[in-house]
Amino acid sequence: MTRTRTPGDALRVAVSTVIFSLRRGVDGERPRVVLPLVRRTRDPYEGLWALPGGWLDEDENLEEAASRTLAETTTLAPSYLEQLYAFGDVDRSPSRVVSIVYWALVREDVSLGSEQHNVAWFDTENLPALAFDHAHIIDYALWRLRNKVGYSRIAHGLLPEAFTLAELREVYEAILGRRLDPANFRRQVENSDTLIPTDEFRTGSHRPARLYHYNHEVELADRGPLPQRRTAKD
Amino acid sequence: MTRTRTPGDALRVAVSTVIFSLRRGVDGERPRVVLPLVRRTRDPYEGLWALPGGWLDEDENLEEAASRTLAETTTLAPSYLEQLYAFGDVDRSPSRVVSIVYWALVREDVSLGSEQHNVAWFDTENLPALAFDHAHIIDYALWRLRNKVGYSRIAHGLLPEAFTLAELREVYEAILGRRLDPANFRRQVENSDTLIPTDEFRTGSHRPARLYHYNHEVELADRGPLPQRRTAKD
DNA sequence: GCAAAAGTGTTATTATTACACCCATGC
DNA sequence: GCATGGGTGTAATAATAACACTTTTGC
Repeated sequence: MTRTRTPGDALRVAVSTVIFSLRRGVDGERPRVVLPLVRRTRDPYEGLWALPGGWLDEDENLEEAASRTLAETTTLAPSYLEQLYAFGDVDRSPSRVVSIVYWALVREDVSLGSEQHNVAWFDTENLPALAFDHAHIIDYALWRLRNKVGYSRIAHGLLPEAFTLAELREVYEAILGRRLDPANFRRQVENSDTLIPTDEFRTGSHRPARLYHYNHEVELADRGPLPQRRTAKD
Repeated sequence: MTRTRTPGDALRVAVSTVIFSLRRGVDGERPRVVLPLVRRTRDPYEGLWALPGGWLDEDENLEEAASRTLAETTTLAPSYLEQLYAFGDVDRSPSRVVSIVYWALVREDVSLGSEQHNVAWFDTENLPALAFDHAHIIDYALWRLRNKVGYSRIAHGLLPEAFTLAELREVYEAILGRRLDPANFRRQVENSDTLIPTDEFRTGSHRPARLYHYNHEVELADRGPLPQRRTAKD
């Protein structure tokens, strides 16, 4: 009930987004989960890295604010966007800030097109020093991602339109941090009704691998009664 | 970017809580999932029922605000409390309000002690007309509850300290809305390491049923890297 | 004894896992 | 040919589900 600051500064609402994408090494290297961070140029935690985000606009929905954030840092539309959590501890920032955090997936094929000022992509297993409680937030987002990959088709959201089963498996392996049996993996996804085989093959290495499309009639994840908004290519 | 209202009124943060409990009929009736609602006595939606809640205090964490809300309506400490979602659509209220919504479980044995003014308990399958988007919020909370009951021991949070396997099964049945095989249910929970058998029996009807305690060393639900705060009897 | 819930046993079905093996290509 | 990843087959194991059956009480 104590009001010591001026009303306008008392409590502010920010929206941030943990944006996951994939970075493949040059040759046959395994893909890695990466995310973009923004270097802070202002007072609290200046110089440290932080999640992309901004203040919530008065005439803007939460998800719109997250999309805006995402477009400003990656110039992309996400293949998946979901609210992660609202962080609002009194001591998480010098001033009182409630942060509504979203997490998103963007497909790997185009994710490297945006190299803006003070924005860089980091391997999730090798993050720099982070501002505020953002290290904790990213931990939680990674936990959600790993969890969700086990019971939904979320991993498809990181791949381009056409992909091989090995590429899809490598996404699962990068997220889960362990190797999966190729034979069993194949059968699981083939029986899951989420893949549409094409007549094309990825050639170049050894035996050509069949390319698949994602079945867009199946949602990437069940969100229950929450409204499902449009995302890219879905 | 338009700022048409005064700063203090531009955007407010509220915290509401969907509080689930159990109500048993007089005789052998099956238990039902119930929740408390508050009748609105002020301008928007006056007279309609709404979720218990209030404005977020400047020096109060989100979860503390939810606990306060909960204590004010039920005079109880919850056995489980988790953030549900942040609702913040521009048009969800006449003025711009971002609501951080929690959901909670309170044990059935004591939940009916509080009959305050303008507060009443409703069967989740027979709700009255609700203010704002609260009907939608309750839908989502019920979906979460049903979901979580499938992969965690959350249902124990609705029962008193000692209970029979049939009582626990009835909780699952009330939440899931379908009957479960008593034999298979018994084996599942017995193998889950969450129950401690006692030497007491519930007598009165037919063959006496053994009473069990919840094993407090096992968390009701895995919340990942989110900080676990203390709840009642846990 | 009889009804009804407590509690045990058995079997069929399905999903998961491990791993042997064949296939098709680049070199 | 041969190395390598693509792709198929198979068997052991574990989880789920359906249901018959025995036990113990109140009446």
